[in-house]
Amino acid sequence: MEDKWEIPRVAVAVDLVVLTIRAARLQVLLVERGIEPQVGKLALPGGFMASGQEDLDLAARRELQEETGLHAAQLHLEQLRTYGAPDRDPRERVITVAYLAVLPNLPDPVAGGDARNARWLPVEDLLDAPGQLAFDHDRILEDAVERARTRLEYTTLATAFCLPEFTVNDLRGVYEIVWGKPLDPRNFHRKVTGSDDFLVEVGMRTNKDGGRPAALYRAGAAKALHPPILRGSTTGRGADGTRSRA
Amino acid sequence: MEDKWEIPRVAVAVDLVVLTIRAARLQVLLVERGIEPQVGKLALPGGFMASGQEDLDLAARRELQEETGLHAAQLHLEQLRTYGAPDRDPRERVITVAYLAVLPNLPDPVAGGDARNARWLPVEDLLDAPGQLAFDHDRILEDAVERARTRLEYTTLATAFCLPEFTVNDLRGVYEIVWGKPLDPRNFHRKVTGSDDFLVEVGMRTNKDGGRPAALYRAGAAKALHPPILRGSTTGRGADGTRSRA
DNA sequence: ACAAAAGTGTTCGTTCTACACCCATGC
DNA sequence: GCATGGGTGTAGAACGAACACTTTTGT
Repeated sequence: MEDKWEIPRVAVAVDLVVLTIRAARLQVLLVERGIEPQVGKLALPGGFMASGQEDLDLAARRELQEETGLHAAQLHLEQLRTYGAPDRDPRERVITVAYLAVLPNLPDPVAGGDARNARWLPVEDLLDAPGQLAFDHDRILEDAVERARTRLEYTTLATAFCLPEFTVNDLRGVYEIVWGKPLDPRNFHRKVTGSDDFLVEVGMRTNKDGGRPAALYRAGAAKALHPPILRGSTTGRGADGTRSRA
Repeated sequence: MEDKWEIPRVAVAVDLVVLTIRAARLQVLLVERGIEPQVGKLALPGGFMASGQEDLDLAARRELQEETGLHAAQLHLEQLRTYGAPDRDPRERVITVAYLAVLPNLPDPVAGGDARNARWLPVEDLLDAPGQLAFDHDRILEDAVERARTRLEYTTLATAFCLPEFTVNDLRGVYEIVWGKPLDPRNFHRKVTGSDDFLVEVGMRTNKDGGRPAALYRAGAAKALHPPILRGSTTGRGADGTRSRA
């Protein structure tokens, strides 16, 4: 290591990719930039590390709260990776630590704080037509979505998209929407209910989806899934399934 | 985002977990600290970002070169994660971006640069008895080893531990040593030779291991493995296998 | 001839897939 | 009754683990 006096200090930012499912689509929380550079452009919520004594994860939680009015309760938050290309911010050298956050579809949580201009946009629209986001946020979003997709395979992340109580149908919806492909409802049901500590039955039923009432579940204690639920699974609803009769 | 004038600037370091296999053990490259704090303690090689215009990945490559005399040629290097606990360096706020590097067992590469005091130590010894490393490097090492272990399952990382030409036996050695458990040689052979673009036969044979000469391979173009080679695989050499006759 | 390692074949059990089929409810 | 979704059963395919067996070298 070099001597301390020569060390360049740089600004460290924290950016958040906040994902949820609204209107049956995977959506990401974006803000309209209010200051230069790139005023008016859409960007991931985030900001610079506040004090010199703030932990990175804490900074991420604080930014989320400040910019979106969302509280930390029951929120999945994990570090994604750090982006440090020298020219990623035209002002000066900025290194950003990106986080992935996952929320259930709350009624309309984006209200308090600096959230005046925060909005949800479908991920698909942004990835299909890059260039809408400021800085390298297209790239960060892409990495985050890919991370979320693999996390569904190997961890219980899917429950973070759900309200505290949910049905197997809700959970399958998460997988189908995030992966963008249909799954066999029957095999899916067996897999998730058979996976140890993934789901715990709450004892009640709901008929919100019509048909026979479905059991309600909460997220269990398991964080990892063994065996995993792989994307290469069931191609879709079979001939027996109802929807393919079109 | 806040205004630029209030932003605290912090020192950004890059630390490297350089892994290789020597003497049939997974070993990590460490340096003895020459300056305060924690002089004399072992630490991961690394240092502060040099100029304000250096890409993170480049900084990692430069540090590796400077501290160990290793060249970038044929080296696996990937970002691990960023560690930002406020008290991780007693001097001041330091954020470190950790990288995982994997090398083949070169004759004795640690020579040039500031490498006077660089040395290889078995990972197992360090993880079994924590506290030997400076700062939070125990934790970083642990994360890096876990990352390497899962990378073997889903990617072709294992070839990065091998010299340019290697046998299936060499490759199996990598898996057995990194995972710390024996694998069935016959099933392993079938798996890796059957995986598309994982290995390309070089056309020559070697008898360095005795017995029937083994085919030599180079790393193929594939980066990901489908299907993966899972750790939950074969428990070990069966009754028919030669080694279990003890 | 024998040991030792490379490499192939085969069997058996588990898991995944694609369905058929029954269950419980609203209309 | 009939439509709708919830949930179980099951046959066949695919895959992995275990291991017998053949091949090719060195001594």
